[in-house]
Amino acid sequence: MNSEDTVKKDFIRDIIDEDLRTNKYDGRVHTRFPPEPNGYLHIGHAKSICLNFGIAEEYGGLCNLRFDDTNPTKEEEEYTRSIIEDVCWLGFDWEDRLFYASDYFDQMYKYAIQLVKDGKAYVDDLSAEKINEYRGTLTQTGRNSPYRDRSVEESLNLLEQMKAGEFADGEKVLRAKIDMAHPNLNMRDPVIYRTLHATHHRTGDKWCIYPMYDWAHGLEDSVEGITHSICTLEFENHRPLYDWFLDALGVYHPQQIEFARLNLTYTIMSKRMLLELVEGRYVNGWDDPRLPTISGMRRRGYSSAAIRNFCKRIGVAKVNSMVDLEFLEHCVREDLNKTAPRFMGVLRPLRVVIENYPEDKVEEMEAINNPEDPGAGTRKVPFSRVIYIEQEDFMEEPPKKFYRLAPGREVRLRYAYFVTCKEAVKDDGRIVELRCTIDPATRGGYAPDGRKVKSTIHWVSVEHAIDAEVRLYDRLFTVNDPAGQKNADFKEFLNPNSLEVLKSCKVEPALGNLKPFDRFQFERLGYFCVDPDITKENLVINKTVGLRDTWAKIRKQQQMNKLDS
RNA sequence: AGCCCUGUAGUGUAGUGGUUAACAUAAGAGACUCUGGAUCUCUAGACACCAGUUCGAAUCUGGUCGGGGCUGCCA
Repeated sequence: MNSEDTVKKDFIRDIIDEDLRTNKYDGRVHTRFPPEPNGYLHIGHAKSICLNFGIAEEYGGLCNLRFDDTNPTKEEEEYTRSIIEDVCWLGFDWEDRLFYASDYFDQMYKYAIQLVKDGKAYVDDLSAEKINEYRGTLTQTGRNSPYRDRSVEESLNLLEQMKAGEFADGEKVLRAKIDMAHPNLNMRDPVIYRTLHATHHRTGDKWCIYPMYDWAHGLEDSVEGITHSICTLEFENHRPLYDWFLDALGVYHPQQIEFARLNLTYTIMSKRMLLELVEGRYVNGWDDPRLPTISGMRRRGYSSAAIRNFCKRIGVAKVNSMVDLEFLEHCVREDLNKTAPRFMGVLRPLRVVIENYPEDKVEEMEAINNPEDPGAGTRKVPFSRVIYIEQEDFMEEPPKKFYRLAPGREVRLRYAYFVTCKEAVKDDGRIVELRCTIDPATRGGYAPDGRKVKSTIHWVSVEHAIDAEVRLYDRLFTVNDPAGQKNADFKEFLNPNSLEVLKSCKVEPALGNLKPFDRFQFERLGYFCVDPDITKENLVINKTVGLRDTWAKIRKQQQMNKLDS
């Protein structure tokens, strides 16, 4: 229950504990979250954000937000904006420490000159293809570039000309002079600067050379005095380089620690693939509620508390793993159960006439707003002679274990009366209306004679109902690992039924007071929230996640058994 | 193939030489209930394998097997 407050130890926190014990960084803990502004943040980033900001919080340290904007061809202002919004919404605060890698471009250039002067870097004239060729392969050592041994003066000169824009894109690069025979490919004279005449969203046309990740990242960490530079596993093989640059420069040296990125079933976590879905209009923008983006989940109705709790509970380790989407949904339900006010809404309406209830009578039934939170109080729900109930709450020929309404059967209308079905009115074989009676003695939902009823169903008064459009979402993909399917495009596994729009839903009048992003529960159905597409005339509601549905499970089992026999 | 990382219930994590190997979730059974929700109880379920060290190994050593990553002027 207090899963939210317990600080769970993991291998990263163990390292920090040890560093604190040995006073490695004078007792400081300083992390950073370094997104590249080339897409929207997703739940995988949330894991990293919670890790970095969480650790800083726990240890009384600091966490910076830093945009790793070293590649102007892919980065945009719009992404920066969204990232700031998302980190904020998740509930983290970088105070005055919002940085950009581009803030350090001058410093990085000076460091590069230092490296050249020390004979540890050189300008290479080889083409990209040639550099590739010279690099060797996994099993074969590389060969030195013919330009590797040119003089420091010449490299210095060339570097200056590169910076001045005197070379075309791709014509020259600055490379570190390490070891072309190194078993780690990353150490075979990696590129430090590439020539690139592109307009940067912050520095404009000031630069026509841009630093490579390996060169830039450690320097950014170093300049900011980061103690623990936490990144994902794919940078493991880059750590020797991270260390080499910092050592070669003789500057402050944070330590890089790698952890396994998050994978979630039935979705994708790759920015490239997300971009493809957005640009190809397979979804409706970065904040489509079916996407695992922070903005998508926010629009879907997920709370930041639920996401934070999820990130805490999945832990952090070095093995690649796949977390069940159900676990995320569990965390969402757990939070919403405690916080979401309840309402009644009918998604697929079935008209019910209560024959023994007066035509013009309206009663205000008292309903509890949230049984999990007594402080949430109560509200009045209007009841009248004609109401809607859910189509699936009635069956003419109920199978075993179906407890809801059926001909001759009595159930409870939540917070109202016991109701008995007298007749199902059909039109062309389709049930269009139910004729029922209530027991006036059961007003409020209790029988004075103590008799029990097998189930309680929700309802909405026809006269008072508000029309609503409800958008139902299912998993975006039909397979649990769409990105990992061999020889297939992930888009082939898109679930064609991931979005279902219900136009004629009927909801209780209190819903009219809600604002976009307000979260609530439709009793017996699930958690929902108001979509920002809402207008004065059109109430638009998103389904966040359904309630646990025992009946659906029974039904499925019954159908399986039927197939077996 | 070379280098690096990594193997604990279905899933995600804990366990750091002595524990009935823990927790969460999922699964199954039951209790309770004006949400077939929530809550509660119970059940089943794991140390990849083989040697070695040791009185004693999930934990240390060696090997085998499995999984992941690396050959962008992306990050």
